[in-house]
Amino acid sequence: MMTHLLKSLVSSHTIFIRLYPDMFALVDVNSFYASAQTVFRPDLKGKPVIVLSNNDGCVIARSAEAKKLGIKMGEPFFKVKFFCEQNRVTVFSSNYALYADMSSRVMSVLEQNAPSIEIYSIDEAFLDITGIDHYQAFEQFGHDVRNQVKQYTKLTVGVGIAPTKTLAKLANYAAKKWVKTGGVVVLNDPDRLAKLMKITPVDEVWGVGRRISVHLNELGIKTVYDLAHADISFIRRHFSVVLERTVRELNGESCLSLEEIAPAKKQIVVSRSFGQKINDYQSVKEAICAHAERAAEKLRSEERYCKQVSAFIRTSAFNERNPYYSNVATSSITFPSQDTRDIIHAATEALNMIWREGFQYHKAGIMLGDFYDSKNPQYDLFNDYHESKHSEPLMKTLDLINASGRKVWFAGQGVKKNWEMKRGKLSPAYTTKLSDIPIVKC
DNA sequence: TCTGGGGTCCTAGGACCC
DNA sequence: TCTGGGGTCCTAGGACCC
Repeated sequence: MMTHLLKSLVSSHTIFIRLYPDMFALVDVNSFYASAQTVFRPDLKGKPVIVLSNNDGCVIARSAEAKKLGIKMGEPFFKVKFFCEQNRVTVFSSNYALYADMSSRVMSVLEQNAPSIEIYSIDEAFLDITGIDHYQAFEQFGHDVRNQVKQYTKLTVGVGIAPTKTLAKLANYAAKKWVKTGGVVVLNDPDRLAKLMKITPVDEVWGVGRRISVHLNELGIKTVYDLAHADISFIRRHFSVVLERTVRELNGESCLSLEEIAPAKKQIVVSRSFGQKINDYQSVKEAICAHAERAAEKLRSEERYCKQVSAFIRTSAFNERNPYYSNVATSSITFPSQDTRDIIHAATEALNMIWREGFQYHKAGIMLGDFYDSKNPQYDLFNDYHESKHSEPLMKTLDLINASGRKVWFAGQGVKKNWEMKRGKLSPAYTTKLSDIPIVKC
């Protein structure tokens, strides 16, 4: 009773003296993948660096210097390869073991600085910092976090602070865009906010992508300011509730709350482009098996069981000389399972439904869906349930062995693996593989 | 020669039911 | 001369995010 009373007193008091009830900080790492590489290669500091997607396909991260050279995000690497050689750009294949580890180091620093955080992606997190200004100014808080992350990881972050998530994103954009902000922008002053909105194009807003921004531009809504002041029912009618929410958020009405606990996944996807075009069934089947294994592993780590397994295969959409084919099929498992053998079996069945000879395949993948909680799978009333007694311990052992660094795999994925992706410029796993740990010579 | 991978949410439309 | 309406569920497709 007492605490309840106290809370209501505090909150009514807070609302009375404050313009906004909530405060969010969005912290993200500048050029994350490229920066993670240069941390371990100090010789590359101040030089252009890019990181490529799987298969060395596209450019997915660029250091500030590489951006200055005009290399675009998402550009196919073969188009800029020559340019990179000419301009001494250092190129890395993506190294997810390294990024995941660096990410967890950054996140643990953030966790120590805020009462609750939502890890939004590998390189960014929302922090709930409501009321933190009782102790220190928001601006100062931002700089402290920035310095700490720098000290512990050598990575530079940008900090955007505002009363809604969408505005925090906008603040973060401003912190990145203008160097003189020192990497921290707080948007709790209406005049400053309006000024920023007027000079920022509408497509920089979180939730406004390519299509919607074209549509908005046609309607004369060009800046963030225009969108924030658009008629809300008009937006709802012509777009959707999603954009309506965005407009409300831009006006300081918090519609998106902090999701501290990641919601359970509804789908697990594992897919890869092949290192080269594939036209034989055996190789595609091997790839499907390997993806199924990986998906089953992910499923177990989520502690879930699934009943639906889909497989898809497709040829390249860019190649106009060869005929295009893309298809997907779903196969069901009778009882919810997390056993790799069941999932490989269903995946192969699905593949057989869509397999066509004579195409130059470019990519294959598998999707798991229809999840059940491992504790209470839905048994079928009219069938006997025969779970292999050995399934769980077997899978547990499998995962343990594979986590130890030694690898055990199912024969289905083959040995030759001519479908495997290209990673020609892979850096060492500096922080996660014993043999790759940097040695400092004194 | 060479163009990533993994997710979510919303909406419209069809099937079906009463 | 007349041909309902309301609801749910599912799926495909489109949009967005990093």
